[in-house]
Amino acid sequence: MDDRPTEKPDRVTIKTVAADAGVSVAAVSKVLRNAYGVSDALRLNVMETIDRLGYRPNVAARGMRGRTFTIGVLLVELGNPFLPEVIDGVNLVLAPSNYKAMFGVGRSQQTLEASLIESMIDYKMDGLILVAPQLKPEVLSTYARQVPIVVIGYHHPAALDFDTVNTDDLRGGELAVEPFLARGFRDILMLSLTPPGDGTVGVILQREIGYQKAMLAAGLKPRAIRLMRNDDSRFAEIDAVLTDPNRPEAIFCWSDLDAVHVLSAARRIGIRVPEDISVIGYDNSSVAAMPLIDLASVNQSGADLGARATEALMQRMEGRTGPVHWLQTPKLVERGSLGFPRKRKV
Amino acid sequence: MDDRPTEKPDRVTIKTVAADAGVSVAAVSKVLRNAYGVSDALRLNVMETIDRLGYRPNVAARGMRGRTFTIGVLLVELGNPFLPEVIDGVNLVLAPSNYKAMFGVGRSQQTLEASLIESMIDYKMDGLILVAPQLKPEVLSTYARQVPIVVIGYHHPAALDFDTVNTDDLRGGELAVEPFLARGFRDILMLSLTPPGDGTVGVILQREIGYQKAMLAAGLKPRAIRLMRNDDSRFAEIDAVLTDPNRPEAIFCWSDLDAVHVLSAARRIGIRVPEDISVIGYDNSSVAAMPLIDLASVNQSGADLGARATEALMQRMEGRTGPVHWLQTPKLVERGSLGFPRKRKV
DNA sequence: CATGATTTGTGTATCGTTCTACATTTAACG
DNA sequence: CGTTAAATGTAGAACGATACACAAATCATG
Repeated sequence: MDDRPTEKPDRVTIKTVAADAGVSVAAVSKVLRNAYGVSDALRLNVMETIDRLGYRPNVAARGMRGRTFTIGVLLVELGNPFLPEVIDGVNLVLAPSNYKAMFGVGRSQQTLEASLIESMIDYKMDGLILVAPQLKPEVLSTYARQVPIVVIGYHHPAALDFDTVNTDDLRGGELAVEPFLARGFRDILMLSLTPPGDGTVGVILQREIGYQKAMLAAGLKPRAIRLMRNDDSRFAEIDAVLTDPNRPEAIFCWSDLDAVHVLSAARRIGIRVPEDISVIGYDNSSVAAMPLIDLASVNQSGADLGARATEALMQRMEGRTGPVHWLQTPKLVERGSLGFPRKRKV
Repeated sequence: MDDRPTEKPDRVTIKTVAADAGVSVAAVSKVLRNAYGVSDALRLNVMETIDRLGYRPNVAARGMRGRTFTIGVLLVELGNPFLPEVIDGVNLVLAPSNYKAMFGVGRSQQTLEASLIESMIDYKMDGLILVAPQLKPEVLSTYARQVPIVVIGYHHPAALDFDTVNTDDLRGGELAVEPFLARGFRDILMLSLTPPGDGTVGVILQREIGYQKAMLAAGLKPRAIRLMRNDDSRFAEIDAVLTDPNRPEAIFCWSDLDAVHVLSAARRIGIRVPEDISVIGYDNSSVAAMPLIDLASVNQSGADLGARATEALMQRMEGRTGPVHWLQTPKLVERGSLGFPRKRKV
């Protein structure tokens, strides 16, 4: 008669543990949070019981009053091979702690991005790392007042409410021009991207500025083309650049992602790299290093950025309030896509 | 005198909404869950208030009693370019619903994997999608009894407690052999991988079986080499295969990831593709399609797998209890890495 | 050994929802 | 109208932890 579904697989709660160990719920909670006022004997007793019963605290319940020991990482998209590195960096720093990371993927839409951040806040995550978000600084500040936030790939050194972790993208832009100059190139094009969202804080603009600065310093005229965001049209745009009779002898690409497209298009059209054209990318992602690609690139260590950001976030969660703005110097990695200019005809 | 920190930024809760709308808390909750017993007038009133106040339900609090409207997706690692596709598929199906996805990254360690699954359960996520997990079926079943689970890239058609979504990897293995045979190759090697964790359910073994089946059916002797898991050593192993005087004329790789390494190594050593050796990969990832790589590959649409898995999970969360096992047929994409055998000497 | 200070453990209000049980209002129908 | 059934709204007990306030036990000290 008593065969009702037995729905309750009797989950072990803090109450179970307390009863089993013969102590109060409050005592167990104290041990869990290693709060003040716990004797070694008590701690040992409770720990043993927890292990034996396989107790795991309910994060949702925790989130209602205290911390969840979880941080949220917001990624705008996953196409860029630079991101897995960042994630590795985050996980590496988190590993020895009892914090865990959850990732949200935003698909480059501002509304979705905001809604994911809000979700993470609603989830009572203890802190957030945002990678190259497209939201305005004011909006970020609003969120930052609700939860500790560290941003990667977002230049806003004046920010008070959140930390930023970046490579010096301006310097990176300069760095890309230097080897071209050293090899005698004068006709150097930058293939950039129309900045999505609030472009003023993005990494792309900084790279453009660095490129321009270096060109002007060398007495050359900067020439930048901004690809449209739309993925289909960009291939046609790249083709147009390469088939132009006035085609440059050297191209600096804002990202390896598009640099690879340039190499592909060149191959298709019949332009040789590096004999006919030299290319430098940005990110030094794994594809760039492949012998068949062999693309020179500006190296920003994603793992380092992820690790630094995580450390900064931990500090902030521990109570630091003043902002920290970390800037890391990029380095150029030379590869086979880098040649020499051909003799000028006249 | 009354300048205490004003800690409370008066977050809008369901109580605030209820008070402001002049109804009970229970009424608001009903509207939120669109439960039975709400008049149009009430719904309208409450909705309006929610919008005006910018109320967002606290997920943690929700998790204590009802659903969180969040699903967890567990990824084993992010190196494989096949995964972003899966994620896109998941997000696509989720977009029109009010569910959100959070991702965990497991770094190929069984303990970490289990601990992330437990975290997601502790977080009271409503359902889980696991991509190529390395845990044993029994372990998965245990978890599946606590929360709806759908698994991608995990062959276990007998599973009762969870759903599986796969491409037919056995067929995929056969598919890879066919074009080789059609072109007259007889000396076809499979470059496989030592299966991590419980290999019997993994995709790799299935591909191996398919390869062997096709070879035997053609009256040929299967020859498979299993790379070690360790990332550093595998390059040396690949080199060894290529420099072997007895080197095969055709190689089928378990994944584009390693197929690309083969192409790289070949280039480095001076072996021409496809003149000296032909290669087929698996996954048809974006790198394979790049003109500079031009790698033939077995195509399993990651986006489709992600979408199917999400749909199955939704059904399961709606109450379905019987298992569903979806199998999708892969297709071969021919590309430039596919040549013809050289004349035999002798 | 009385007294105060410190350490250790407990009772219980609280967080923001959901959801069952119930009270009230409205509709339906002969 | 009167009676019953259906629809609509409300009260209040969970959920599982945290953390504040306090009691009890232990330790120092003159």
